Parts: sequence; C-alpha cells; structure tokens
Amino acid sequence: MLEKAYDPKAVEDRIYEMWEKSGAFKADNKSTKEPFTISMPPPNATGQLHLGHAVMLALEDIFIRFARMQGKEALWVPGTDHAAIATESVVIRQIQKDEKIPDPRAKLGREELVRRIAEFVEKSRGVIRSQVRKMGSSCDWSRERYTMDNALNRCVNEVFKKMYDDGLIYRGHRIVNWDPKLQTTVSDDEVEYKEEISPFYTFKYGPFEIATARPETKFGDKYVVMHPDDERYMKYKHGDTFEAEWINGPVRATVIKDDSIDMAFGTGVMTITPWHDHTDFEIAERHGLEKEQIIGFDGKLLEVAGEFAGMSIEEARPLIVEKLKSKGLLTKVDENYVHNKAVSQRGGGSIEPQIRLQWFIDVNKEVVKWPASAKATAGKKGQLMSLKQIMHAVVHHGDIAIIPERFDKTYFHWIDNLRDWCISRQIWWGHRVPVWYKGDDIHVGAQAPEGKGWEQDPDTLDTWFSSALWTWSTLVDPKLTEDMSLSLEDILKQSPDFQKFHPTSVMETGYDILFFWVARMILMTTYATGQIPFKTVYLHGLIRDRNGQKMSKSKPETMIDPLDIIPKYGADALRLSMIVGQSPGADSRLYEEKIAGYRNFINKLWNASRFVLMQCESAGIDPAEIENGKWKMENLSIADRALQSKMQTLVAEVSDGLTNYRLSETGEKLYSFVWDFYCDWYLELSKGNANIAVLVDALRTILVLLHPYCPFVTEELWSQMKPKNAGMLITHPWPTFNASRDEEAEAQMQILIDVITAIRKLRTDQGVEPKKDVSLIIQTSAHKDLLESQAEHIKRLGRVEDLTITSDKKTIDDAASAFLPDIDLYLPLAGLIDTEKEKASLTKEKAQLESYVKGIEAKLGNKQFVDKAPPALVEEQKARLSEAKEKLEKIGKRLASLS
RNA sequence: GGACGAUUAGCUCAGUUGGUUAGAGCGUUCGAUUCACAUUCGAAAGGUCCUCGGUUCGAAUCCGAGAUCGUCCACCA
Repeated sequence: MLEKAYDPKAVEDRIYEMWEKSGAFKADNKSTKEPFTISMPPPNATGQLHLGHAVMLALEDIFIRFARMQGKEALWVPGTDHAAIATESVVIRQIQKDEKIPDPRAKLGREELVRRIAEFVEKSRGVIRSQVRKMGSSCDWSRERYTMDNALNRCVNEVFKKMYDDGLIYRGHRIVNWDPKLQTTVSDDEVEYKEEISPFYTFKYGPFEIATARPETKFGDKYVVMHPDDERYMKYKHGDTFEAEWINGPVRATVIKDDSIDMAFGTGVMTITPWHDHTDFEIAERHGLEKEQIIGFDGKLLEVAGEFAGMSIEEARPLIVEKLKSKGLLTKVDENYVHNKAVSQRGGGSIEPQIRLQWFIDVNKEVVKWPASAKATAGKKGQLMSLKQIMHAVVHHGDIAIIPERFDKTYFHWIDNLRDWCISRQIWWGHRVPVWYKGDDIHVGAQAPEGKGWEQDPDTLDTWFSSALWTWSTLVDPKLTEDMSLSLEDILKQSPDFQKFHPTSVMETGYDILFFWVARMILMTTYATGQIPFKTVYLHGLIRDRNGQKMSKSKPETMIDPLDIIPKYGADALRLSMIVGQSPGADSRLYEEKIAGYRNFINKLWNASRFVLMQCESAGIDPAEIENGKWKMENLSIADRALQSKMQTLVAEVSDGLTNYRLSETGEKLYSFVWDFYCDWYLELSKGNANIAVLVDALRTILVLLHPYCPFVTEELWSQMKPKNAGMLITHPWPTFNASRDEEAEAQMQILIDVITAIRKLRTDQGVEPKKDVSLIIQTSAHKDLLESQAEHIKRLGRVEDLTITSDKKTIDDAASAFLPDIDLYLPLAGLIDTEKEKASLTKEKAQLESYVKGIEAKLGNKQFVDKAPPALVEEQKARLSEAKEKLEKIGKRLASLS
C-alpha cells in the first residue's frame, strides 16, 4: 500500500534510473516513425544548474515526452558548452587566487593553460549531467555532445573554410569592442551600456567650440566635423584647414562636412577620434581620413599623449583638463552630464573601442544559394542572397515560426541593424581559428599545410560560432569526421542521425538569447547545410523573484535554487510551478508558496490514487486485471457517464494544447479536472458504490495525460495500477479522442453538483451545525426523477437525514409557513436550476441573439461593406449569421417546450 | 531617439475569434475534520478590468489618444 503522502526523494532517482536503463530515452535512426527532435541548449560546462536551466529542461521534456507518447521517434540531444570567455576567465581567476600567479597566461603558456581549463570543465560537466537528470529530463545520453568535441571542431573548421572560400569570411582592420581587462574583443551583442554621470567639457578648438566627455582621446584629433546644412558654419568649406592651439601645442586641423552630425547637440561641431569610436571610425572611412591610435591595448595612453603617455585614463583625464584650462581653452563644464558607458557583459570591465586586425563574417555579400526549404524557395531557385537575406527569408516565409509571434518584429529589426560579425577572440580557450601563416602566405584549413614554418593563427573563435552549428554538428557521425578526405557535404549525407533527425522540430530557449544564438543558428545552419535548423522557436521568459527582480547571487534571500527545491518539493512540483502561469516570451515570478501549491496538487493525485487502490483492495480486484478502455457499459451511474464524457473532452483539449505549445493553459485544465472534478465530485460520488473499472480506467488516463508535466509521480503511480500487459508510462501510447460525448449525463451531473452545493450553502447561511443531520424538502418540477434517483448521494454529501423531494409548490409553502418542527431546511430549486431559471436565461440569450442577428443583417445589408470588405470577412459574417439563426431556432423550440 | 510588452481581487496571474452574473491559486475571515488526503474539506468577503474617446445591438477583449511600469535595440560628440 502507498504511503500517506508522496515522498519525491524516495521515488525520483529510482524512477529516473529505471527509465534510463530501459533505453526509453534512446532514439533509433533506423525507425520509420516520424521524427521529433530537440537540441538541448547546452548549459555552460562550468556552471551550476539554475532556474533558467530548470525551466528550459521542464519545457523541453514536456515536448519530448508528449511526442514520444504520440508514437514519434523522439530525440532530445543533451550537451554542454565550452563558454569560451566565461570559462577561461573563471579558471584564470582561480589560478591567480589559489596559486598566487598574477599572469597565468604568461607563466603557464598556452598548452598548459588550455589543459587546465579542459580538466576543470571535465569535472564541472559531471555536475551538470547529474543536475539535468534531477529534473527528470528524458534526453538521449548516448548522444551527449560537447561544443569542443573533435567532431564538432571538424564541423567548425569545415564551415569556416567554406565561408572563407565563398568570400564570406574576411580579415580586416576594423574597429572592435576591446576589453582591456580580459585582453580580447567582444561582439556588439556582448556590450552593455551603463548610465554614468560624468563631467562634460566644452573646449575651444581653433575658431570652434567642441564638447566631450572623454578629453583623454583628443590628442590626435585633427578633423572637425559639422553638418553640411548647418547655417552657423556656412563660411567653412569641406576641406578647409586651420591652425588650433591644443593640448600639446598647435595642430593643423581640417574641416569635414558630414550628414551624421546632429546639429542640435552641443555646438553642432565635433572633433573625431576614429581609432576609438565607432561613429568616428565610420566618418573617417567615408572621407578617407587618417586614423591614429591614442590608447594602447592595455588601456594606457601612448606616445602621442606626450607628457601623459603611460598613464591610465582615470589618471590622465583630470590632468589633461587642468592643462587645457590653464591654456584658457576650457569654456564650460557640465557636471551632471549623463552618458552611456560601454562595459563588457562578461567581465564587466569598460570597453575601449580599438582598431584591430580581426576575422569577420560578411553578412551582406550575396553569394549564398536560397535555402532548400520549401516555402522560402518558391520561385527563387538559383538566386543568390546574403546571409542577412537568408535569415530574414526563412522566418518571413514561415519556414520557421517564432512563438510568441511578436518576436518576429524584434528579430527582423535586429537583422536590419546587423553589422559584420567579428568572430575572432584573443583568448586561448575555444576553437582555434583554422588559418595558417607563413610570411605573406595564408592557408585556411583544419591542418597545417605540408612543409615547415607554418604557424596557426593564435586567436580562437567566438563561442557562438560553434554554438551556431549545434543543431546539426551534434548529429553528424563522429567517426566520419575523423576521415579528412570527406567533405562536409559527404559527412552530412552519410550521417544517419542527421538524415533522420534534422531539421529539428523545436528550439526552446530564453528570449534573451534570440540574437546571440537563435539568429546565428539560423544564419550558419541554413548556409552550411541548406536546411533550416528548426521549424519552431519557442521562447520562454525569465524567471524572476517574488518582487519581479532578477534573481542574483547578491540577493540570496530571493534566490531559488532548483537543487534545494527538488529534494523538498519534488521535481514534478517545481516543473508545474514554472510552467503553469507562464506564457511564452513573458517573464514570470516564482516563490516557494507557489511551488508548495503544486506539491499539494501532486499529493492530491497521490492520495486519489491511494483511494482508488484501496477501493480495489476492498472489492478484491487486482487493478492489473482491469483492461484499459473497456468500461463495463451496464450499470453506469450518471457520474460514470459524465466522467467518461468529460474525459473525452479533456483528452482532446490536452492533445490540442500540447500540439500547439499552450502549456500553461493545458496544465491548468488538467489541474482543475483532477482536483475540482475527479477528486471533489467523482470520487466523492463513487464512495459506497464505486464502479472500480471506471475509477481505475479514468485515473490511468489522467496519469497518461499528466505524464509530460509531472513524469515522476505519474510513472510511480502507474506502476501500481497499470494493466498487466502494459509497459512503462513513459512509452505508453497517448490516448485518442473517440468523440462520443454524453451531454445528457454531463447536464444531469451538473444539476446534482448544483443541488449539493446549494444545500451546503443553505446550511451555512442558516447557521446549521455542519455535524448535524437535517431534514430537507427540495421543491422542483423538472428534475424530480433525477434527484430521487440520486437521493442517496444528496443525503450523504449534504448531511441530510430525511429528504423529501416534491414537485408541489404548495407543500413547501405549507411546510415553511407551518414551521413544521421536524423540518429544518427548505430548498426551492425554482430560482436555482429549475425551469424558471432556464427560462429566464434562455429569454435573455434570445434577446441578445436577436439583436446580434439584427446587427449582422444590417452589416450585410450595407452595400459599402459587402462591396469593399474582403470577401473572407463577408463570408465569415454570413456564416455567423446562419449559425446564430440556427441557435435562435433551437432556443425557440426549447422555450416552447418549457412553457 | 526607435520598437515591443504590461496595467483585471490584498498578492501572483488566467480570460481563446467581442456575447449569460469577469475566473483561478495564494492570502484573509468563518466553520468542519476518525471513514484517500490538515500537503484536507465546506462557505464567505474582496473588482471603476489604468484613464478618456471611438466602433458595435453588446467591449476586460477591437481602434485612437494619454498615464504609469518594464524590456530590448540604437546611441549623442
């Protein structure tokens, strides 16, 4: 017999082990079943499982379990990410701290440092693996991948080479976001802007006044830029030169006219520093101006700064201002100027734009064939397009659907503003740029060419470069990647997993990495394989604390750690609490009471099962002997029939909800069906005269439907009551909807529920002690037979000792007026559920419908509407009209029969 | 500066294409409890659906304007 309360600790690990051992997670690439694939967004190999992972795992597990039960060949590929910059800086910091080595890169050298990082990652990956299991994730561990696997490295190199050969990857001096602290570039998306109040200085510069918050960059400035239409400066022509007294003596400056200048800002004139500012760089490129480096890669001023050379920015700034002031060039200081300071999202250090030789992906060059997907290809075969255009097309044409839809706009907007992607990083941990140099010769490829003296590029690739290949690089056969004679195309063609499981079905991830990752997967995968990476993108929101704040380690009191929650409340409860009430793309709040609420639900289900099993036992029936889906049709009570009927609707709704990714709504439906109907009414009514077969069979179906949401408890309960030939729930077939609804039984059941509820309320209203058995008269004309047949239930659930049901209004009036001492309560049903109430509501509905019909008829009678509105709309209105008329007719008939 | 989203009970949120008396969970109040479950059961209180205007027979829902909050993007020398 089951314990009195569900104890997840005693169940979860055992169940997970059973699933894993059984091979239920493994997908078969030779199967003829329809594939359903999810690539797990790989958690950072260094990390601990947090709520962001937990919600991702819960959602994906629901998708995959539903697909598996529906008989699809379901594959969920797990893995971990090497998280280049994050990991390298974690390990470096650790070495600095533990071994007191201030510069581990210099001291240990590349080989040793990389070895240490790899070692560290290997340890952390084990932690992540076990944490993913704790959530109940039914992923195929035999296919686990890691972004630094050799096979994936081969894919990275092949794609790099392909892009290089296509002219999509180039090396160039471009202005990049340089992080002086981590000594590497970061991509535009990794830069954050923080508001900062700093003094804003206005200086005299020749005949002009220029304003700046960063005087330390101004040493080399020799161009003043203004808008060509600015009337204040009409007398200066583009190309004019003049002499100006400046920080370290006089400089010769040139006037430049450029449209990008905002005339309303400051004085409308600025000097530019092309080496250290994106906008200035662009202006300089447009006009072919000289660029000069002022600040070194270590963040210190260079020779050009004269007496200030070697100083850090913080040191130099006040001194420079002081000097300019003493020269009489400072005209104004605004102390309250708010400006946005660029900082690195990773290290948090400030970003110093610098010009560097870097590798880039050209997103505008039109050299790529239209993707092979059906919709986007229509009529465009053979056309060449840019990576940007590909990314746009596959979403625009509906090959890829984003849920929620509104993120389409954000996505398109991002593409419109996308600049070339800087893919090289000056760190050691990651996929090394597969390029070799010997003097001026360049060779691109995974291996060094024949001959001596070739040296590989020291840089590594942006971590998102390898992540962008994730949906398919994880599906190539690793053995094939060892054969260097095969092309990428051959490898893909000969990899059974890729052939069977790609494109993947759904990519589920947080909306915060739509740009970082999702967009880049679309870009890279569609380019490299000719296939879209996934058909649907499901974006979940962030989990916040109870105050709507981001959970962070700095506020431990609001932190919820899944690893604390799981032993306490169970993985099932955690899963429900994160999914019900969360709609895609929107943030949601999580706190312990919420989780406890779902723990209670799990326990309710547990106890309902316990009750059912006890009924079996006392009836001497072994539940295993009860066949599934074969309810005894004789002697079905109203409750049995109503349950059967409602069950049909539930199956249909849950199937539909899961198919269309409406997880929250569907979860809520299941919750309320189980608690509010099955437990509160059906089980209560079955007490005393239970139909065991119905009881068991309905509960089994409930377990099946709930399994994707709360796999552990359902599997455990299933093992207690499954039919003897059935296997585990995880692979149990999903029920089908057989469409036979019993509306009469549902209506009668509802009347019974209404009557009992009314009695309870009546008792409370009249202050009758709940313990006391009462005598009751129910007066009804329409439902006398029904209520009489259910008298036993009414008596038991309403604590009524003596029940009289009469259709005679006089009886009740007499009883009430005579204050018959032996009658406690009188319940006239006329105002509750009786014909009078029905009549009233029907009359109201009729009036509404009539005016509705009138409205539509007026619309359709309007010539302008019929002529100008889209035909579909007119048709829809017509359909609605006939529907309403039909309904009106029905109501008319019913009303006639009532009176 | 541009875009997107939110605003419904004390709190957290549902509310399908406009249609009975706007719902749930938590919390609160009152009551119950050997009979599956106190991780329970019954009942109650609690709402100007942000504001104004419009469309409609009918608006929480559609349209317009505004307010407040939040997020993303761009970025100003």
